[in-house]
Amino acid sequence: MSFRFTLLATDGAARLGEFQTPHGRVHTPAFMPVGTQGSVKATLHRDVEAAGAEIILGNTYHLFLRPGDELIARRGGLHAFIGWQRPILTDSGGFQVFSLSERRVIREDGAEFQSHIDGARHLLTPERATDIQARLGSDVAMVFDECLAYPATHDAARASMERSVRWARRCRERLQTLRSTHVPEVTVTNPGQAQFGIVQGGVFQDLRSESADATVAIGFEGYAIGGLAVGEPAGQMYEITAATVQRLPENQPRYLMGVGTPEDLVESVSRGVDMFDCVMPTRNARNGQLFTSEGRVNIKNARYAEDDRPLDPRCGCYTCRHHSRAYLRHLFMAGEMSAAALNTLHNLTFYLDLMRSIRDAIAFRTFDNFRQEFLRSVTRLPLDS
RNA sequence: GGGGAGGUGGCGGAGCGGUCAAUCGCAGCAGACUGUAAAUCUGCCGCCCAUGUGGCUACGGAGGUUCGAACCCUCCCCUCCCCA
Repeated sequence: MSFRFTLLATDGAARLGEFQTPHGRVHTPAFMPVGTQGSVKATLHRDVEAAGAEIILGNTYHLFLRPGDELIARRGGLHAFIGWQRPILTDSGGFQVFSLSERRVIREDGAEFQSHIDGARHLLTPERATDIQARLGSDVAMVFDECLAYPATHDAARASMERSVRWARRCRERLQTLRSTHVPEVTVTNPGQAQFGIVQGGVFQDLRSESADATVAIGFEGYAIGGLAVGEPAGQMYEITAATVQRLPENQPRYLMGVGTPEDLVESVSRGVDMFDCVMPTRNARNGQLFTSEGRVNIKNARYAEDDRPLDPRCGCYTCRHHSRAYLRHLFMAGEMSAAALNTLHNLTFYLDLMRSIRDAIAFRTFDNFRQEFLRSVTRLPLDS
């Protein structure tokens, strides 16, 4: 098995580590830029890599619909197809159970989606999601789960969580089958692919605990915490994360799915999380919101119209080295594509620099100091309230 | 000189007797965005009080008809098109 996680150091609950995949190593705590359709939007792989990304995300649902996982398998898998040779993690489509809730019906065997592209109906099951990811050949595949909407009753959260556990078991069994026997219709393009389980349970600690125990009992190469950051208060998210992490194996990576804001990352690392992904740096960049060492900047604001300063004087990214706030605002207001490109490059750099600083702080065992200082700098300006 | 069309909020452009401070688009101002249906979405957008079933001034200008006019009539001013 090619996937291996190594815990290198700890500082409080924060962990410094790394994991090995068939496509290379990833240092943790890690932030994984989201490249849903095989591309981190508004960027080139070259720049994503240069910004410090060691792993990116792809999405089972989107790539299955277009261009199709079999087409990608015929190209040699997702890495070869998109020309990214570093690690890739694929989400299973579980999040689309949540985000496409109006276009989908959940049944015990899986979820039937109505394609957002052409309206055609497709059934995604644990087995199919596993097969698709096997064809894509990502380095880490996620189990197909149900990301429950918030708020939900305890009963609904339990039913959903228990189904996610049953689905996780089916995903694992399918992967074991693909690993041990030749399945003619499934071209496995990355034999060293790892698979992560996902803890669910809404905002209920008892359900989270049950889910964690059941998922760990199935046995995966890593464990994710899913179904958070869907509308619950941040404090509640941190509590659930902290409690859930304690039930996960120490020698395996923990991945908090879909999180989050810069503060979320720092707070979650301090509670023992190793991996993150979030559309926030990329999506918000395209929408004009930029993360800086002095808080968030909405580059659309009129007050930047004649601001000749760099976006973030403490940032070394291409955008900050070459352009003024005034120019970035102009590009955005004019609808130039370069605005999305420059903004995305900056936000990704900010996030990846933050992760590097976090790792350094853990290595030097000064993480709590770093955290306090970071949160203070962040609350100085209207960042997130 | 003759004939025709028209002048509405920053721009374009609806409205053609009351329910119009005036549809809509753009521009502008602000906000949101957390495993991407997102280069998206939401709010505001005459002036003032700035909370509302508030107050004020408004649809080229000046008069007039009417209980009531952006919408009808008269005159004036100004654009654009066609023919000379």
